[in-house]
Amino acid sequence: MNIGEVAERSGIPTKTIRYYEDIGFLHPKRNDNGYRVFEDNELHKLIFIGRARSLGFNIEECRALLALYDDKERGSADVKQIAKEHVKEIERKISDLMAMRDTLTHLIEACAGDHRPDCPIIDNLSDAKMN
Amino acid sequence: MNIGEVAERSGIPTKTIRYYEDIGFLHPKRNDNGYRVFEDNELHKLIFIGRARSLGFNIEECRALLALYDDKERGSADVKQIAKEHVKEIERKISDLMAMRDTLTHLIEACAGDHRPDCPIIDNLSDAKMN
DNA sequence: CTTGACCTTCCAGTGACTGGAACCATTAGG
DNA sequence: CCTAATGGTTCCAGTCACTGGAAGGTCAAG
Repeated sequence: MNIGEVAERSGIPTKTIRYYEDIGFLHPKRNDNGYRVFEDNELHKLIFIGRARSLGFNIEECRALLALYDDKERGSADVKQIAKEHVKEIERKISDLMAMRDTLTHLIEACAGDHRPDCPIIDNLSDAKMN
Repeated sequence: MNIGEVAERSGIPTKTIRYYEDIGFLHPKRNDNGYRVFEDNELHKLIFIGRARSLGFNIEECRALLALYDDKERGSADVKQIAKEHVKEIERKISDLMAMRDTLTHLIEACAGDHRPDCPIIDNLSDAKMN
């Protein structure tokens, strides 16, 4: 397979695939004209990375998962550990965002939203203290 | 005030303050030795930006809010509009993150997490389909 | 006079791509 | 055989919002 076909089948843009090669996720062979040639195995890896990224794993986490994916000897505990850490992080982000949303929602409710200049949102941002 | 004092009082690092000057949020005067000199007014702006950033407004949104903050003629509706858009975006992020968390949590529950290599997490990432 | 804290500018790196330029290879059509 | 379209290659630069570091100027204290 050429890079275009792999891109289509994996749903990952060619640019990104080349980037993944750069950072050592893949090592496709080259043929005589210098084109990358992908095996099924590499396609599967790309799909794997794509899924992991869409679950919010960052590149280094993906690298770790890929290593575990390649390692037939590893126990599932290793993978579970990474996933658990990741869930914790996601939950931190969720609660941060919910706090932001709540603060803003209160401010929006308090704001007349008309032609008058008085605005609790601006006032709150101006004050050094929260609500 | 010199930049160090402003940094301390606003809680924004000097590096970041210089960056904010670069992108046109502030225009502190300079004195004879070339040091930046900040007025109270500039300190307030920095605090304003800091609060807005901590509520997740990005730089361009901050720029818009700053303009509204400076504009004594504007109606509160303009500000409210920006805030509302922002809440929508926050809510999108929250639901994305919750979906990630749920998927991962299911996978973690299904994973033995022991010395055996069988791992539903890896298996799921390997399959091209979700759940 | 020297030390140390504080200030200056400029350049480079972060993460994870993405866009563009300039160029080569392959194939189909006229 | 020439041309155009398509798809591949590399390399450089830009994104966002900073952050780190180097190299140097300034100022107050001892």
